[in-house]
Amino acid sequence: MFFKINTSNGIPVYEQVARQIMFAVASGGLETGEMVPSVRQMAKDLAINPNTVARAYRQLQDQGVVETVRGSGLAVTRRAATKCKSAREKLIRDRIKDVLIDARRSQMSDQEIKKIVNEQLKNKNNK
Amino acid sequence: MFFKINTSNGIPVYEQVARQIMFAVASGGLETGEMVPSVRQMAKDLAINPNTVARAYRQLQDQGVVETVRGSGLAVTRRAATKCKSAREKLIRDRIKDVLIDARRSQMSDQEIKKIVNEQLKNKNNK
Amino acid sequence: MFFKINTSNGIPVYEQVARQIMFAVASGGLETGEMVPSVRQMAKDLAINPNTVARAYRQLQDQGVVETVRGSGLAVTRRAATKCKSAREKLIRDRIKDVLIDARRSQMSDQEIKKIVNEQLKNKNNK
Amino acid sequence: MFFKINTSNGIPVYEQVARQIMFAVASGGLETGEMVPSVRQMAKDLAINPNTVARAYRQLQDQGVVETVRGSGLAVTRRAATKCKSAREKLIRDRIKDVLIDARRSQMSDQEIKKIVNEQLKNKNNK
DNA sequence: GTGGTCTAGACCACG
DNA sequence: GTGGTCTAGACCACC
Repeated sequence: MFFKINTSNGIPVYEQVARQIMFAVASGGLETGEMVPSVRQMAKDLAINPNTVARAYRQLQDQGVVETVRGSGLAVTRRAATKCKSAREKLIRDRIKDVLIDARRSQMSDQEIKKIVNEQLKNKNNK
Repeated sequence: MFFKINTSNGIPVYEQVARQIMFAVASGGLETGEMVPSVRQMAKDLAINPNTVARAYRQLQDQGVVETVRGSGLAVTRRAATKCKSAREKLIRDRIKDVLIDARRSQMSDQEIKKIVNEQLKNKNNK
Repeated sequence: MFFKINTSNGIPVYEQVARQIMFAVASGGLETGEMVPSVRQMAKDLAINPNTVARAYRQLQDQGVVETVRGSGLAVTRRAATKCKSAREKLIRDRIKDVLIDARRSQMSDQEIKKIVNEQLKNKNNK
Repeated sequence: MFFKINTSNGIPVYEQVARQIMFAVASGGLETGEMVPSVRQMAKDLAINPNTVARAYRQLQDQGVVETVRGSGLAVTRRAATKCKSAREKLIRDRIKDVLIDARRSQMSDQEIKKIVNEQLKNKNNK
């Protein structure tokens, strides 16, 4: 798994960690029953504080994406894949919706909007 | 002018005030030379803290959207309309870019993305 | 409000704080729109770390019991009372259910069980 | 003996093992002098770590429920039956007490409490 | 003043 | 080794 943390985009680090786990589950990179990297390992890899990772994991646990296996770590739950896929799509869909609402509100035409979208889609370099 | 403040959507109140002023300028609701409502009046209308309004106005002043008119208040500058229009477009364009990057990063295909965009565009009810 | 923390009963402190807030809401001690004590104030009152209080409050926020009012604190939501009442009852009901199941499993008669319950109910001194 | 381990209900695995041995003794499933399954056998049966079984047995030994028989394993002591029965009852009684205290603390009336207890008692299906 | 985030380091129970 | 809890203290944005 390749995780990247951006400490200067306003999104809390723990949220980025949680999302990346969810996205990994959604896209099959992490399967049901598989263990997620340990708190300490993940903290080391990302060069962040273990508590921050723990917070992300706690959130995932609250959402039913992972569950503790006592003494051995956190495992992806059975219902995680479904949850993560829909969560991922909802996240993207809502943001698209919001920006389109604002675009309309500031009197951009649908044509202009589509043009911008297509421009950005062509930009394969968008990481 | 009809302004609405949402105190629980994460966007700072002062930012909401500033944006709504800018959008009003961009779409002709506020014209060059026109005075913006006084800090006190605006604070009263929106039932928010005058400091918050003052902060929004200060930001607009820094960006050259409004300027002080000695003894009477803040007026929309000559170059405001252009500024606001381009600011508005940049804001929209950047947000579209961001969400598309994230969509890609979460393994959505361009096709899926376009589908969502088109769905939302058809949704004329999006306020 | 009178809150008590028991640091040696195994229940996490943050959980105790969260429950006591919920119970206060459920029983009308905290009403819709009212602010809960600030993180720092609560931490001082209970002589615990502010982070621990913050964690309890975050949990309540996740559950929709309170919501942040930017810059001024946390307020009890509209739907909190209903939520808290049912959460409180479910919590008690589930625990009663669990213990009764175990009682039966260890071959106690219903009569014996009722006797114990009545004994404990008469014990008005049970704090 | 039919033991079941639930690794995700918060109760430590070793505690579950110990309790199930005690309940078996209390209800006659294991009689004085009888040998309990070996650590290895039990670990294999329950698919858990031998250390965990060893810990449960150690606890039972500390409580005088089982004792080592040189060269052959652990046997149920003479006083075990009495011990286990009273331990079982105390466990139940304490839990009932605790939940009733909490029920009162959350402002439930005695009437409400009794109603819930009676409901649960009628529920003969509670395993 | 408010909550939110993050770091650092300690201790615990569990396997 | 694992996660969970708690403390302590710092910094931030917001009102």
